[in-house]
Amino acid sequence: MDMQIDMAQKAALPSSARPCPRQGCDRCDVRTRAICADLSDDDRIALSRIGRRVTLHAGQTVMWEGDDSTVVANVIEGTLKLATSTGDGREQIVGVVYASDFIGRPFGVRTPHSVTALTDARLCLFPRGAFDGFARDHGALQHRLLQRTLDDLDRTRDWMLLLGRKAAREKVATFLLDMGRRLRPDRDGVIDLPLSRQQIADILGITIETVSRQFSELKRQGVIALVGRRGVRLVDTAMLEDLAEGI
Amino acid sequence: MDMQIDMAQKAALPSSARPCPRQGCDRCDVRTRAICADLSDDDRIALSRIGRRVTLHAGQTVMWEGDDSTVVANVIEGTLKLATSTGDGREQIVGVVYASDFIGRPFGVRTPHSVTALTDARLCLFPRGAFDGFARDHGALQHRLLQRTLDDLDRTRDWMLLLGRKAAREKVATFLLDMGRRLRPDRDGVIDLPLSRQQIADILGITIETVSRQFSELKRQGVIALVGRRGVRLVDTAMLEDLAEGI
DNA sequence: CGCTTGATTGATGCCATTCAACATGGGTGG
DNA sequence: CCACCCATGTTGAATGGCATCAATCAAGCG
Repeated sequence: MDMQIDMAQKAALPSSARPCPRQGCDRCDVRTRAICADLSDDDRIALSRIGRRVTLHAGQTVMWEGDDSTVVANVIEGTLKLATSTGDGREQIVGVVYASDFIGRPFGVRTPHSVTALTDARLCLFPRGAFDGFARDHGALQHRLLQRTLDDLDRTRDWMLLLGRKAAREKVATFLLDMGRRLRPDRDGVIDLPLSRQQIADILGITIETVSRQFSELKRQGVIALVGRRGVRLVDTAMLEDLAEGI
Repeated sequence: MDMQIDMAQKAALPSSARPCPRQGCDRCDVRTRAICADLSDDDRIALSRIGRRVTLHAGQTVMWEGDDSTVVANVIEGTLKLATSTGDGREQIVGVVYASDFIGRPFGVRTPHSVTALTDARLCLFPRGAFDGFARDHGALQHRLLQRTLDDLDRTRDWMLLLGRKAAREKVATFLLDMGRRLRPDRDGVIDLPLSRQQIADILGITIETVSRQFSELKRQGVIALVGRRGVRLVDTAMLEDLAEGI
């Protein structure tokens, strides 16, 4: 139930941090999808002056649940998890973010959940106060942020149905289909999961053993194939869809 | 598992709908807390021209999951639930909204979840297209909406921890404390729950029988007292806090 | 190689669900 | 007003799914 807490280290504004170079945004991989997409060139340059690039290693935690909200960021590359925990160490992953997603809590004093890198990652990091001020003055940015937050809320509420009402088999099937949609398989049709069994368990609200058993059972039925520790091939997606709905 | 579907009727833009009277906002109970709070008097009048008042009876459904998003609204009075369901009829309540809250999906084509009145309710209803247009032109409104959506997202994610990781006892204790904070007790300290056992079960992701058993057990321990069907008195909140954390 | 970490598999027990019977109480009509 | 009814809530007993505890297996690595 405990999550590699030993591995997690405070991302102490690492030495890899450097001011976002002025025309850096021109080459930014996510500039057309991130919340800064609708800004004019001048405004984007102004925003980039506030931020700086930060590199994270897998396992590093950028923000801690309950801490003061001091920074927000765009994810340029990599995958991160958002999580909350009970006092006695049970963890629930409340979101997984990918390139072009936005993290942190703007317009608020407290960080509501921890943010931890699942893979190595690169962020475009902003001090919250400066970002808030900029956002207030730029409707386009605020509108993008609103759109994204509304989408996040919809997805999060959908996930509540899974957590509250679905059985382990349905949870795992739903998860696999979700990953299949999000991650492109290689030429053999194998998806490389960015998550350990423990992390999958923490997303689905079950234990690591149950995840493993469900995987094995699905493999035995020929619905999926397991390739190494993190590889999965979805052999019978139609069957998987049925299982996800509890049929 | 089925939710009074017989009772639910389409709120067919009922005859009680009437244009929001021009200076109606001046007397509106929620004008200082709803998203229109920061608008100038002129802007608020302009917004009120778009909207109209609607009265709902308990059990009526205003929006259906998956339908086109055609309207949004402020809640003026009453309590409503947001819910999603699986194909086979299992329901999960994903949010409960109160006076001054905002409902519906602005800036999107699909309504992600159904909205149903738990008590009689009054809404200030806007056609989505007109509302979206107004919001785009009024940063203050959009900012308020963003703030509210961010808060909703925080609360929703917190609730995921309960759904995914808490045991039935902890869920019920957490729920009771939450209601205690939100609803003012009468002079005897009794809270009148706006929810049936089935609805409580649908919020917590458990069955109606489990809710009932947990209530009875808490009553037997002297932590709460039950008054009629919907009355609860929180006798020992400290104990309840411990139980909510799994101690 | 041993050691560590992550994943799988097995055995057991418990808690929540399920199925079922029963209680309560609010509302209605005779 | 009371008897009746139906929806809602409570309680009981049995089942089973998932968690827990624990052992084994499989990789990666110094």
